[in-house]
Amino acid sequence: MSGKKKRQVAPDAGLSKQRVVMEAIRIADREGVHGLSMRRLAGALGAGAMSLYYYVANKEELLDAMIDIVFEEIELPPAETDWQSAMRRRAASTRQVLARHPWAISLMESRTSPGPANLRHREAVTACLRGAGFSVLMATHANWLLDSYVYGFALQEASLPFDTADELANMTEDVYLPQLPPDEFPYLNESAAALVAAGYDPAEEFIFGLGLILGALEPLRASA
Amino acid sequence: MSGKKKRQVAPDAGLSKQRVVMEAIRIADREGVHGLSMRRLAGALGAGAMSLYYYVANKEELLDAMIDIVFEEIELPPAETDWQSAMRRRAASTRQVLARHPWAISLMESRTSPGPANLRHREAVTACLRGAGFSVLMATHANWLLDSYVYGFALQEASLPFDTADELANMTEDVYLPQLPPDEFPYLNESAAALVAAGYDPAEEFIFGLGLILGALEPLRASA
DNA sequence: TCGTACAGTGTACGACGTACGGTGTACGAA
DNA sequence: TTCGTACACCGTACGTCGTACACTGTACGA
Repeated sequence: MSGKKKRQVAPDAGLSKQRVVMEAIRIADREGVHGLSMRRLAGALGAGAMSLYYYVANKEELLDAMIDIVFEEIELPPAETDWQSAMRRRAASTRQVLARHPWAISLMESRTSPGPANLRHREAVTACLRGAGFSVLMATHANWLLDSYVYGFALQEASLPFDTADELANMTEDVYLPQLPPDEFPYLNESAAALVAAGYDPAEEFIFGLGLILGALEPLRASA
Repeated sequence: MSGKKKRQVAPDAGLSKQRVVMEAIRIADREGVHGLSMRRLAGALGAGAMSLYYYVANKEELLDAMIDIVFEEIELPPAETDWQSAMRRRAASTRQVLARHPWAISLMESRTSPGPANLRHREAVTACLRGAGFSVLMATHANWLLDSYVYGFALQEASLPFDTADELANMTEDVYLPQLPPDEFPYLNESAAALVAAGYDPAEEFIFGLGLILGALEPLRASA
């Protein structure tokens, strides 16, 4: 199946699976998965819609390929540091990448079989944990726990309607609070007020939960 | 706007927003959001497609309404127990409900404004945490952390291609392992083997991570 | 010169969301 | 009894979607 002979062509002329998937990601980043249609994608590549089907079997396969490219962007846990720093690095990278491609999160639910980049990532993380002294069972637990946190955080962050602290303050005062009668929602009012007063940084919030989880995992490894 | 006079009708004749949304959920549960179209929904209700637009402005609003019904199904943290038990109860309920309606998770990403049931849930959780002695700031942290974990877990669980332990064993042996050359993925092979040997229960996995998080949060409250 | 594989296309079909302009029925007022 | 109005609902039509199918031109090995 592999080892196709390629005719020599100008390096960026013509289509390729790579180019198709990349452009698809660019469109999805700009307008969401909803804005990604085969015709639009083909148009952006200067091709006819049906040409795409030479490179992908169908749209599902295109989406799978897009997801896997996203996973390729995620930094693997570096080998030269302690396990906590390594986990911090890869978790932060995951959050960043998923924030850049929010559509990827909602796609994950429906795509059941992990792509190669996904597998490589899992392998590297598991290796790091096992190397740090976690048992097979405990490494599995840690994997689930950490991934749940990172994906869940990304999911929540993606559904936030604002990107900056200013926008947050505006949104909270103009849209959010009017929906929250203080007698019915005293605690949400309290915390909304505190958020507006103190400012709010998702990155900090992320670090907090991550640190707490890592700290709680630490005593569960059998330090060699 | 409110206070419409309803003509008296046989109680289950004719449509209603309630009936429309409920049937939509039933279809989505059975066949995923992908299988939910206005025409199919109308057909299932014995109505014409355009009739639905009397009750919902458009499909987006329908999806919003569906999500909020899902949130209504989630148990609020009970008031009469300690905060950890309360959080366990509502987290377990959330996981169950999201497992019952997997489509809801992928919808959450794109729906930016929380519905009333969602708000009531947040209020109750925040009240519980504040009552347990967490500061405003710490309650916010705990909220993000717990929700991230629960949603992320549900997201991962939804993308598992199996429902029972037997299916897991079969899937792992027949589909998963053949994709994993042992020299390239030694650790994933190791953990896959361990999983098949020991059996695997998502509910247990969920409890583990949740317990770890709750335990780590415990010392962060100012016990009154 | 020719057969074959590659790379890409045009047309067409059924399904989708929904704008628009209906229709019948029940009710309050006259 | 009549009639205007609001309600609940629907048929048709438009543009867009994914993609099956049959097609074309080009480059290469023989």
